[in-house]
Amino acid sequence: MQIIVDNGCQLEVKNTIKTASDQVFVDIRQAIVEGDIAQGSKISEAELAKYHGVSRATLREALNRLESCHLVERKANIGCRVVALTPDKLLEVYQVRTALEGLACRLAAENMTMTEINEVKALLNQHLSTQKVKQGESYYQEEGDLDFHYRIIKGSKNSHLIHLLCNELYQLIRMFRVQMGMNGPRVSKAFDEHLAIINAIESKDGELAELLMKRHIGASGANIKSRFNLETVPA
Amino acid sequence: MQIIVDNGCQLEVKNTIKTASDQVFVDIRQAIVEGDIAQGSKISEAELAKYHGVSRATLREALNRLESCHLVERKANIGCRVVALTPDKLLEVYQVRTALEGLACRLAAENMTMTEINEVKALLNQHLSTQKVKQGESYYQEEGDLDFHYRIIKGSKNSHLIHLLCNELYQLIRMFRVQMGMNGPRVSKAFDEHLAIINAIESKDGELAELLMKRHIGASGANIKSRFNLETVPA
DNA sequence: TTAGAATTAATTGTCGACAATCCATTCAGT
DNA sequence: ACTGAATGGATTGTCGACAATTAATTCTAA
Repeated sequence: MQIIVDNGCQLEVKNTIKTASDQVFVDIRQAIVEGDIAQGSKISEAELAKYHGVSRATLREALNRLESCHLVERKANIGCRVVALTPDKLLEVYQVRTALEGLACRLAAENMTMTEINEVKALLNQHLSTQKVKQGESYYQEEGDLDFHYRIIKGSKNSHLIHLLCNELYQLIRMFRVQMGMNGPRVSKAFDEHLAIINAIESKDGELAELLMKRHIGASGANIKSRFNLETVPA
Repeated sequence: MQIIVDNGCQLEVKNTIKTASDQVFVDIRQAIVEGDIAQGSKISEAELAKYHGVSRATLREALNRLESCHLVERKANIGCRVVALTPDKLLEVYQVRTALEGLACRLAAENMTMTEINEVKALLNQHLSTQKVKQGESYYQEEGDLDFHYRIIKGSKNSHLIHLLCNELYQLIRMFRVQMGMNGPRVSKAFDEHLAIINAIESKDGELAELLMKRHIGASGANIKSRFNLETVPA
């Protein structure tokens, strides 16, 4: 476990799927993140259970976990709705993310081993070459960016923080990025920012690393937000 | 809803308890926080369900929520254990808490209304008088401290942050405080720190407010940690 | 006696049915 | 026609039983 895998759809700390509700959870999560289940839509337990070929008890188990990732919201006796991505919510989530990943980055500067640092550097070089080959193709950058952030987060060695970011917040962030159609205009800038961050970490300069990461995420959030306004304002 | 209530045992954003699993969740949570169920002990679903007079399905629902608060840890086909409070875990949680409440405090400086600020001030004055009356009695300070922090957090107006801190992290922090037997040596200092924080907020000085809150929490964490070492080191 | 395989006991995961609650429609009264 | 109560339909919450997995015990073989 604790292996970073690129399964083509979501990059995550691999929790071996052992139970049926695990599978249903992952499936529905992907459907929500990728927009196959519309934002704000109500989830019918009976319907979804039937669709996934499991009992309602199993499906409810999955819904509970989805609620833990903040992808759905439940109300007693009323039901379960997919979260709705509003500009306000984007701001809220990015404020939290900035604080947490900033912390993670500072801790990473203290706790990452030279081996791990070199791996991230190699990863960045790999991104650079891949990016040159497939210009405009946003997919690899999308995955690559997540991969970079994952490694920094894990480098913090704070298991509570890792769990919070990787298991409880990142799918929501992915949902924003995927459904806003985040692709490549920022790729080159993001690459340089990644480089500056890992250099600060290598220098054990936690303060600088934290600052750079916060700016990096802030820029990324502003980038998404601009699209938000582009699509919602024109009335 | 969204009413701060002092029910004598736990101060929380009151989620009206409507379902049976709600009640069981709250009951078990209290039992864990207060140490009636030992740290690290295994939870038998059948046994607990019988004890609380509900079905296993209902109890499992409650366990899921406890997992969301990081009070228990589940493994597929193996079971559910109460979280164990180690010095490492304390450090991890307080690092996260510091970052998040620091953010909350900065946002509170931007978003709290004058009415809310005055309410907090009144609260502090009330704490001061209460403290004088019942010196050494830590209970009110314990609750009062939580109340203060709750109001600052809510003052951030960031609902995601509020949920994260109040519903997913605070019971774990309470568990540390209660089971470490945190009582009064720090009360007077804490009061002064609270005062400085609300003053910074009133001045709309978010940067200062964040700094002061981070120090305040850091001092509180160090305080708990010293007890930890006192009780764990002697071998 | 000990290591390992096979069997048994206990615990968790899953299922289908029933009870309780909520939502929409209908109906009555003003 | 409009407000509000009442009724019916649909959805969620809860239950007890069964299936699958894990942990413990027994048994066998070296």
